[in-house]
Amino acid sequence: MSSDTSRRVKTADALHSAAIRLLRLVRTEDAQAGIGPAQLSALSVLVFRGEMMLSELASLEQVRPPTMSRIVDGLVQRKLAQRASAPGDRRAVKLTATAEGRKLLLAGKARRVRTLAKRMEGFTKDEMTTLQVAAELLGEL
Amino acid sequence: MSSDTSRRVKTADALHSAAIRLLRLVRTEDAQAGIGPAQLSALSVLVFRGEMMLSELASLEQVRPPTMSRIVDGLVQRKLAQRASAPGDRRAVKLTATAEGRKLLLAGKARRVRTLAKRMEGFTKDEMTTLQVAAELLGEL
DNA sequence: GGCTAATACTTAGCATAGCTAATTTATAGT
DNA sequence: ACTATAAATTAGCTATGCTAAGTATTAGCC
Repeated sequence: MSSDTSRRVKTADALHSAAIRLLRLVRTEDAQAGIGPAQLSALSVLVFRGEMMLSELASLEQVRPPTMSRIVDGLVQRKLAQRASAPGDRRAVKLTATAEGRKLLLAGKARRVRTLAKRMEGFTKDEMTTLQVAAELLGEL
Repeated sequence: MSSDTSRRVKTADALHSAAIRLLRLVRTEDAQAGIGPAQLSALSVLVFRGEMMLSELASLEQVRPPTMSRIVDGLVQRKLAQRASAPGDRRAVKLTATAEGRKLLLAGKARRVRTLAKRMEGFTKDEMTTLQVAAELLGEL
């Protein structure tokens, strides 16, 4: 095994642990949202990627269509998302976030990001630059 | 609002998104573990931090004691962890990962890390250095 | 020593979230 | 038109989250 590979594995391990810790830190804010993690995550995709079919959303969320069907039930009951029949295929369902859904989601995300930003107050400008570049690199994964 | 704060919020946002993407990427490997995410996560804490009381594990995992009690039921049934009465307090329960539990967990984590490392093959040495330093910084959160 | 209060965990019962299998409705291929 | 395929839902199971209530033990106090 090359030393490049060894280094990649070590860094991957450290990033993996860091990602778990980071999300654990901000997850505490989600209790205020009033909906479960699956609904919150699905709504997030609808808000940031826009309207889509149920099967596409299920695929992005790494769950099976029956699971997503029930998650969407919850979102629709709470008026956070809408079901509409897809144009051109009456079997399919087009999902859209409502204005209320967008509002709830953006507020929740802002709470998470603020919590994280507060934790980062001790970092220097150079450290912030490193983190910023790292975040961009990880965006290419 | 100072521009330092604004920068922190932007970077926090980018890191938050990156962490979500990263864990979504590696989560696909967990299906092979044969146990659910809550059991896997609890077992991970037992393996990496060592034996502890149920209430402590519940606190670390950000769930209530009744929830952890049932998660531990599952681990014990599968012989991945053991319950023992705590020395000096017969109300309390001391939890330990079994050898089998350690093995299952380490195999699962290795799969995750390998998957992530493979995705990082395109990065240059400099980029790897940035990521490595960033992971260390995030460890201080 | 013996009440009382607090603590650690479990049990009971509910909602949410994951799955597979089977059903319903609509589209596509020949 | 007939058959096969596809999209979503329904049914029913397990797992995972909660609160409220119960059980057993320990701690505090006089």
